[in-house]
Amino acid sequence: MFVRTTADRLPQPNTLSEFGLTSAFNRIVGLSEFTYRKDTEIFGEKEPAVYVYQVKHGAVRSYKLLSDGRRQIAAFHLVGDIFGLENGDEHRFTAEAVVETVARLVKRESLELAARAPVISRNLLSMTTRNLEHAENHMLLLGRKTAVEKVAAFLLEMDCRAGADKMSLPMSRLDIADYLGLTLETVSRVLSSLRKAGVLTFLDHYQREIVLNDRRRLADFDPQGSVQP
Amino acid sequence: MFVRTTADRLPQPNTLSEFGLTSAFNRIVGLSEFTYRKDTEIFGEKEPAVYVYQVKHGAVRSYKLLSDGRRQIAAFHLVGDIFGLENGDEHRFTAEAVVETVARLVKRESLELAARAPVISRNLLSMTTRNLEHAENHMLLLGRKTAVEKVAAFLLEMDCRAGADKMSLPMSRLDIADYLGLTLETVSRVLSSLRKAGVLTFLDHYQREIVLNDRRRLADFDPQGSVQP
DNA sequence: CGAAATCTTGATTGAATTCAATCTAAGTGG
DNA sequence: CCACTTAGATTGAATTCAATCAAGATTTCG
Repeated sequence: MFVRTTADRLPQPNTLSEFGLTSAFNRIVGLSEFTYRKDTEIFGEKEPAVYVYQVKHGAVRSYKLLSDGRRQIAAFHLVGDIFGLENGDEHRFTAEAVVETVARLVKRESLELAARAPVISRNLLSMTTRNLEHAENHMLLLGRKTAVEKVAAFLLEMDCRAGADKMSLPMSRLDIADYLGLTLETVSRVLSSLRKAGVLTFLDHYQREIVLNDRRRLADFDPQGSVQP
Repeated sequence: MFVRTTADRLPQPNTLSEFGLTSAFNRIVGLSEFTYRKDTEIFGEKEPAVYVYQVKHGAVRSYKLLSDGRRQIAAFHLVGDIFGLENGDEHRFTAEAVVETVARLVKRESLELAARAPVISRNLLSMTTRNLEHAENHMLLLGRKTAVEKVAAFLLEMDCRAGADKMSLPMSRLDIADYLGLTLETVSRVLSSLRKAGVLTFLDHYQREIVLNDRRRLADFDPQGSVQP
């Protein structure tokens, strides 16, 4: 198997000044910062995991492929999110920039050294646990929710993470579809029907700027979990 | 919200002799052993996580429910498997005995004390990572595989874990369906077609004893992941 | 400008669900 | 022991939700 190394496609550091600001710290933990153009790979599945990443600007998708090209996006990483953190030696996903993206890089080995400190070690565990929780909820969505419920859940998730009134979806309909286990046509139809129902409003043509007019009604489309067995 | 405590439905300890064997160790880590009858709850979603469990005999299902009763089984726990391990205070799944099941119980707090040791701490992380990996692969299955591919993947997973030539599926068709995001009828149809195709043979009426005649051909039904993006 | 990219919308198809009937094995109780 | 019920599974027919196929619209880009 041919495995590209991450170094092969590391872009240029952003600015010297940015390095200058924190150069002392950088030398210790191996911190640096890089820009990835839209749709470029940050790391590939099965590649050795050399760095851990944090999104500074932009958005990233992590996905797995089947041999015939079917794709399942496991997560979108937005500003502030950490991704590419592995316990083993290999990345278990491919990560790509959804739009032009700036990421902080930290050498994995420096993190592993730091993990001797119980505080760091506990943080590593709780980060992994958060990823696990997300995956668990996503299994429920993928296995048991309808198209409308999936899209509603997606919008609420994004809205929740955006914080602001207006929410921008940096990813394409195809990305959304591959995240929700649908086709892009179905995603488009559901979004259209939600717009017609007055639940949301598109602000631009490619309709990646969205205003939720009625979170309450949207939430009605997404059946919450139940505690009673 | 009404939350039952685990203590409410703790069954009797199995035998005094079993306790006698390891009583010194038991007192330290709070180890004990219990039997759960078929289809009884071991712990419920959102309940405080007091114990961590290991299957000694039998099988367990972990699942989430939607408010209208749709169920997604996230994992089956077979002999040797550890389940109910939480980082936070609450269980994120309901766990039930698939068949009569004996489980070892360890107090969570004793585990947390032990986690001060780096070895234990690292084990905790790698256990969580294994769960995460399983969930990630299952997302791909749920979101992007067809019915035949799902059932094939399930059989291969069970076969791999069983080790032996003959494999016994302790869970019902409904359990399998809720694990794969299908209906029980679809699972039944696919299994029938695989039997007719000669890939497997049922040994009993309820067809939970299965022999895989042709792992190779079964694997052809399950498209493996691809590394190339 | 023409070409490519992205999205929407319509028509049709199809895979899996739903509904329904049947089968076998395993209780259950008189 | 045997009729009767129940549980689990299979199978067939009908239905449906989402996928597929196809066309067209708007924007972006070379």
